[in-house]
Amino acid sequence: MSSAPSPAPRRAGGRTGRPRSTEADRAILGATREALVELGWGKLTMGDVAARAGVAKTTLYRRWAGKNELVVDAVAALFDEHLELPDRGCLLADIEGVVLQFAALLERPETKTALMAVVAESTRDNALRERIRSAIVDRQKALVLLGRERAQARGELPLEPDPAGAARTADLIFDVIAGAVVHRTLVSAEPVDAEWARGFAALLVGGLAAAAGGA
Amino acid sequence: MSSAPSPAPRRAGGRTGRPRSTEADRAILGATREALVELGWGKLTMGDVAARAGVAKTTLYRRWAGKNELVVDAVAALFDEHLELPDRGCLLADIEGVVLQFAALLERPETKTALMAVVAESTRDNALRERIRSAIVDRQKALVLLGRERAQARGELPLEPDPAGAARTADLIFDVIAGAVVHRTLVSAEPVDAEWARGFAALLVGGLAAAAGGA
Amino acid sequence: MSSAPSPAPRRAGGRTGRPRSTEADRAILGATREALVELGWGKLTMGDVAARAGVAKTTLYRRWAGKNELVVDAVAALFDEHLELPDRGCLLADIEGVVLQFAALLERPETKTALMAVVAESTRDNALRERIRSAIVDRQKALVLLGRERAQARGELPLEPDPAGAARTADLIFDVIAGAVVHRTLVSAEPVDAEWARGFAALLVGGLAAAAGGA
Amino acid sequence: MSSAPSPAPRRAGGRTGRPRSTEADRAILGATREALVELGWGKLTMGDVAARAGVAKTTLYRRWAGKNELVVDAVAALFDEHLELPDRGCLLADIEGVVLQFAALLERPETKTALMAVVAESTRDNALRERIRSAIVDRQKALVLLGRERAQARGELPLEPDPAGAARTADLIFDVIAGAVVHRTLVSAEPVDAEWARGFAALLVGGLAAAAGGA
DNA sequence: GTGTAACCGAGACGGTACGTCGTGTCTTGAC
DNA sequence: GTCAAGACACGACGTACCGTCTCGGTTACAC
Repeated sequence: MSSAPSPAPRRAGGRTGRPRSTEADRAILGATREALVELGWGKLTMGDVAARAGVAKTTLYRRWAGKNELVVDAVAALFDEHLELPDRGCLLADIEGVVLQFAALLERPETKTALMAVVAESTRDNALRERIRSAIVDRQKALVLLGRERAQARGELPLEPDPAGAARTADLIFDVIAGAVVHRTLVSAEPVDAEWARGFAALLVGGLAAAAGGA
Repeated sequence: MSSAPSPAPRRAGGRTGRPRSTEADRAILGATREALVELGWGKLTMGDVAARAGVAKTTLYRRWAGKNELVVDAVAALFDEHLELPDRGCLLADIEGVVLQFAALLERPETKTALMAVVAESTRDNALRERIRSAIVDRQKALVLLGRERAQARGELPLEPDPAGAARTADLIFDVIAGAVVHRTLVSAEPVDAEWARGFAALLVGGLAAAAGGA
Repeated sequence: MSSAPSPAPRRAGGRTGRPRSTEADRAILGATREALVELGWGKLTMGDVAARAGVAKTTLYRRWAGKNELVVDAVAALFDEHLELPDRGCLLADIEGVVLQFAALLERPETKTALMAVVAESTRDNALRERIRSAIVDRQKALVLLGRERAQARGELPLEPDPAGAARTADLIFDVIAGAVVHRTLVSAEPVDAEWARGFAALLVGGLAAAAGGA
Repeated sequence: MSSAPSPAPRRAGGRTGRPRSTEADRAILGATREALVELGWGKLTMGDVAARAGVAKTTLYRRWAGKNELVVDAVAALFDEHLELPDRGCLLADIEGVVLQFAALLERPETKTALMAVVAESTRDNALRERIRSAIVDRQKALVLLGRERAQARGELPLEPDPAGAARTADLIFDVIAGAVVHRTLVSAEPVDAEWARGFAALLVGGLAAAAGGA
């Protein structure tokens, strides 16, 4: 499921010439994460990343259009590696698990400083927003969707006949889960520990049950 | 409830010298909001703000340490002016109201582009985080606390005897509400309309009721 | 012979009001010389002079139009105090004396750094040039004229009947003496010691004698 | 005899990277002279020079440490181009020639405003003094030395057996010639015309002859 | 004695230039 | 065609001085 290491437009038609160094790709993304940890989004510079990676600036710009795109790819790799949904047997436990997993990712210094920054930039750059969505957000949402399927298979949640309504509900739940974790971590700047996760999961499952019962 | 127009450290003990121009304060904050709308956080520059305000750059730096601090104060004024909680009669309606109000604020272009950017910066700057908290976040949280008090007065929510537990719950609810609205607006980039607000409020009230009943 | 301590336009017609502090005048000129010694012309600032003098910047600008005028007056005071021509008995010794006296003044750090700087500025500012001429140059030239008179009285130099020719000759001799000392001190950056002064005086007296004899 | 166009420290050992633009060198020095003529030393700014040269400020600072160094090199080029000593047949005429040539250079507006300014700065900056000496002063002094050699070859001046004494004498003559011309031009602010040059040359040759005869 | 007008300190003000840094492009020669 | 190196045009940074302008307060002379 890991994305291609080199994201930018590859050779179009031509086939000749020296091929791109895949070593450089890895070194650049690693250097980017390292720089994010040490400097944070605001102080990270392309020149510094290039120097850390032992690479010329030209090599960066050949692959990524700018700092935003580079950072999105660099943190996306982390979401790739660290997000999965082990089956914990019931909806409550699955939500707790996904919440703790999101939180663990957001607590990492590179993610913490980068994620909201690129989201902020994306409010004025649709291409960037799409890149974030496909590289990061959709991966998170997939977990939520998977969790719902499992809960429906277990009979904990009703099957929704209307596909549009089902999508709306899934979006709502996703925004609630991801939003709560992000807000807790970055805005309130307090830890998402097991206790908080338990309380949050209970609240959400309670709400879902009420909605199901009321319907 | 409007915050003092001049945010930075004022003269300590001395009384001499030409006093700071309050006109400049207003012009600068106004110019900052205008520049946020036109240029967005990323392209906003101190020099441009100064020029718009008809003010020298030094006048900005005399009052604010940098772009982050300036922008926090500029958007904080909006939260000051536009957040209140009209009593709509029941908890569900109050939540819907507060959600729509948060969302209206976040949809404004100046808020949209600025808020997550300063939050991102605040992950590496504790002074900035405190400034955001006191200037923006606490104002939001006050609404949530007020809403709970009203619901308790109406008997919709039980009084919590343990003050620590009450604070934890309030924090949880606040992160859920604010987080969901922020995530919907900025990350998912989809509108918070009446329908979404209704669905979200229903989910949350259901969860709260379940928690109250289960206890 | 000491010039008025306060050089700038005094009250025109009015007579009332608080009189200017003569203490401030002295403090400012002293501070200027001190700053010239410590910082040199290039790094000297009006604000720094004001601070050293324990005076507001306004007080400086009430008296002097700018850095150039202030510095000219500050160093002019030194020329006032330290230039005189003791009668050494013969033209050769008088020239040696005046050379050593000029040199001693130019070796002072405040004079060294300031004099050529204001001369350079004066190439584009006629008012400044006039100020330099009357405050500094004319005082030097007076010594040369006095020396010639004495030499003529002693019979070492012939009386020149044509006043225009006399003025031309005096100007030439003045430029030769002052120029040689200035160039030696500031451009060649080597000391004007007794030996150099003797050699120079001998050269000049030889030239004058040849001119007198040839005529 | 023309100096290298690029004055600042060149790359040490490395050979890679884009080479510095020699076109930029020329454009910058030309723009500097132009700015000196139009604005004078005091109003000349690095930014303005860069703009005139169609070059970024960083390109200036890559080559020169500051305004002083840049201006020295810019005017040094003029001394390079315009100083030579045509053989006029006798010492008197040679001195007249060199005086008029020095004067013509000093009358140029760029030289007039710049030369004393950098000399003034050099009183506090030894590196700058050395730069001035090697780029400007030594070129002038070479003419004086050449003139003496010719005069000695012609038998107008005696050969001096003691090399130290010869050097002292040459320095003295150089300071007298250059100093007199500079003082006449910049301090007295009067023209060095043919008549003045004749009078000065006569005075100096008379002095030299007297010294030679007296010895 | 009481105006009152010019002075004084402090320090904020609109400007201009500074010298540095980051961006994204380009130009080398090597591979 | 890619690579490392590094120069390039551009533009923002945050600072330092400039010379001016308020402030509140203080003299000293004229009434």
